[in-house]
Amino acid sequence: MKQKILVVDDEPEAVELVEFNLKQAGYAVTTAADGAEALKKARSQAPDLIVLDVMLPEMDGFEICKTLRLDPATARVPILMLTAKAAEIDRVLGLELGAEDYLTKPFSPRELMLRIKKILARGQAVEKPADQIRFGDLTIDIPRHIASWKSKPIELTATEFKLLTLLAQRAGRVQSRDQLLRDVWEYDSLIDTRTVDTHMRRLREKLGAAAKHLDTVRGVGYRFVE
Amino acid sequence: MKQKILVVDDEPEAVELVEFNLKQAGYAVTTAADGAEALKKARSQAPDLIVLDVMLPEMDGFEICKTLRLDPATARVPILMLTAKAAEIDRVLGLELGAEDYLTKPFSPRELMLRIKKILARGQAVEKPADQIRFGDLTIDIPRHIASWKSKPIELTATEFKLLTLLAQRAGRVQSRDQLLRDVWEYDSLIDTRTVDTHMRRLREKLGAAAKHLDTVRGVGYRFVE
DNA sequence: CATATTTGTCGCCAGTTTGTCGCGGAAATG
DNA sequence: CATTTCCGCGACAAACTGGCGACAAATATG
Repeated sequence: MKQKILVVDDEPEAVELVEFNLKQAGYAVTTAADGAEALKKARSQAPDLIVLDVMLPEMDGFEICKTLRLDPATARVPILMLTAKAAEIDRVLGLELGAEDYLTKPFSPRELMLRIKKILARGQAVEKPADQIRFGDLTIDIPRHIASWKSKPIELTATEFKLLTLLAQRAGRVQSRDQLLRDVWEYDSLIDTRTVDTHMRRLREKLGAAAKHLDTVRGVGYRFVE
Repeated sequence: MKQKILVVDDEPEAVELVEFNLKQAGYAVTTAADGAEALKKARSQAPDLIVLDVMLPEMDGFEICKTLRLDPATARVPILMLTAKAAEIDRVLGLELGAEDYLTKPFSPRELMLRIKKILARGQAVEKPADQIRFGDLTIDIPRHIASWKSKPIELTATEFKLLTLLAQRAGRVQSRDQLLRDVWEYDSLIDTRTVDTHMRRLREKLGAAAKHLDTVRGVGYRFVE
């Protein structure tokens, strides 16, 4: 499977250059020209790496980087920053932004490719040790397949666990029934949308006190809160 | 405990500058002025990182790097290369030399520190898989190919042993049937997933009391617990 | 070559999980 | 306050899942 890379830059020629080289090297490439588009695509496409220019209209690269780090869905995606000034380096690599690496413009395509290869090679080996979501007393451990409330495990079936995980990963954002059917059940709505209700009910029963995190948004869908 | 860094450069002022900054940051520093000394100290001191200048008399940085990689005692130590020419980059980072990162001269001390910190932070995360696994009264000796319960050996076939080992190595994390087929049987699902069930059953029978470690996660796969 | 062991496959069964339906009540709407 | 829409709930049947025994093919062993 090809690894996906999201390239964010507002200059079309720059994007084209990078995109060409990446595709040549066998990566799947998506592009975005501004902050809003970048955030949207980062969430929806789950890229393996983001190449991010600092100089952007409206929302700059620093802002985007910070926002990506806040969202659990994108917090762990490595970011390679393209920056103009050497003076910005320590902000970029430091704790505040936590980019994986950076390059100062102008850079050679060859160098870009090497850095990207290096970062992705790393990702393969290390894997993510922190596939764990915590909200107050509720913990969801994805690789262990265990959800717990105040460190007491909650018995959940496979579907219930998946549903909870998905909602928690997209905490705050409302998920429509159709969306949940697509993402949890994985095939397109051969299933009744009322089914989601039933599963939400069962999930709430089993969660007990933790069910307060599961919010119904009338006429729209469900949402994980707090 | 302080982390040890070996700095290799033949120019005394350069060494001094780097050494000062590193000590300031709390690292233990050793230095070497030529290739022979560098190799000797790399072996005897087991540093956590080597900062290596390319331009050296007699044996150049590339040679040193290659030699370090060949010796199992030093093969895994990350190397940060200091190079003069951007054109050398791909040799440095590529497979031939496999340096962890590089900097082109002249560089700012601040940038050097940041890159070093980044590399060392990474190293913390990796751990080598043990060749003996123990969980309570259950011991698995991988090189000897012996599993035992209360120091009494358990007769296991090759497949059973491999299956047990794999689950134990990934203790806690649920492994899907497909995953187990890929990793234990090693070729992609020419085999029925039900086969895994059967082997789990046989493994459980033979393990007796120790079978309590083998957990079924309905709808997902199997898991080694405790 | 004969025999024993290991390994993959199949079908059955019990228990659990899951999807559907209809009802009733709560929330929005006017 | 009447009406409509939408969600929670209980019940139930269908589908699925994993454990098991049996068997045959493959492999090892004497």
